Amino acid sequence: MFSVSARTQYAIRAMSCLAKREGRSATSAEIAQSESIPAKYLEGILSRLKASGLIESERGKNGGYRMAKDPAEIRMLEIVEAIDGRIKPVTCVDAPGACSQGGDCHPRNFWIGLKTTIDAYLAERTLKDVSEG
Amino acid sequence: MFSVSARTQYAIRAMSCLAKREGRSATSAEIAQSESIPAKYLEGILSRLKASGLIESERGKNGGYRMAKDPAEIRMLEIVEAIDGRIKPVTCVDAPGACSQGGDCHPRNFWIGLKTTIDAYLAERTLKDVSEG
DNA sequence: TATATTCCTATTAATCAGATAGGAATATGG
DNA sequence: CCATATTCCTATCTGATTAATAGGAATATA
Ligand code: FES
Ligand code: FES
Repeated sequence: MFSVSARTQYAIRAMSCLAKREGRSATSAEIAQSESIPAKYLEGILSRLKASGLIESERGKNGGYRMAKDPAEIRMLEIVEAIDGRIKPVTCVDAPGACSQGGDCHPRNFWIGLKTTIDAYLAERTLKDVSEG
Repeated sequence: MFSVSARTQYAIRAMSCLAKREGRSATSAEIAQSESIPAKYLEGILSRLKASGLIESERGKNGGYRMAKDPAEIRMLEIVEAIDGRIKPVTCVDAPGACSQGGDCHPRNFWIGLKTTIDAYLAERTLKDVSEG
């Protein structure tokens, strides 16, 4: 429970790898090799990171991926949400009044509090913090 | 990601149900019915809660389960760990030096920090807080 | 035009959570 | 001693989700 998907761990490694290049680009294959990530699987991950605006890409010969911003400006929460979407400990976090207790459901408030706590932790640390310390 | 297992949600409902009885006992079947939990599945959950000392049981006719302590003394973390074990965002939380970075691995420290944050949240709230407010 | 790349879609494989099944052990009351 | 109600134990099945693979279309370069 509360475990981090392989996808997200791969994504963080890939982002760290790009961060080291300081703007220079790397191909999907290079990242896959350097970080030991299944190559084709990684493509799907980079695609999500790009969709969220964290990285940019060029295709064709000499193409590749590169950071879209300074690693110090990228919050870990952004990476996590790019890959797995909003954190939802329980499905009813976005559904007030889902159970019999109506709007003021204590268990729901409890889980929302947890989500808020996790979000805060992830938002106050950046890729720079995590990849180099 | 970071989602709470159905088992743990069932466990919390079951504990709340027992908490309402203030020491009086209830059978597995009664709890299952009252909380809409698959009966046979619930048996396995109650068994883990008992193994962790959160509830007690008698078997045979007139048997059943009852709270082993005051709900105000039961931390939510205890319930979660009784069901799903220690929280481990990544497998290496208990394996220092698992990756190439050796003992001082920044990503690992990052995830351990998250674990600590989640643990703290869950430890500072009790069953009483969550079941009645 | 050959080649290297991203990008898109579909499929397969592996893993795990959720649920079910059957019955052994045990306690109670008649 | 027996019928019954319960916990308790172990095995299995199922479905959902994640992880991974496959194939090729689109695009850029030289
Ligand atoms: S709304 Fe989710 S438990 Fe009440
Ligand atoms: S020890 Fe887990 S990532 Fe380094």
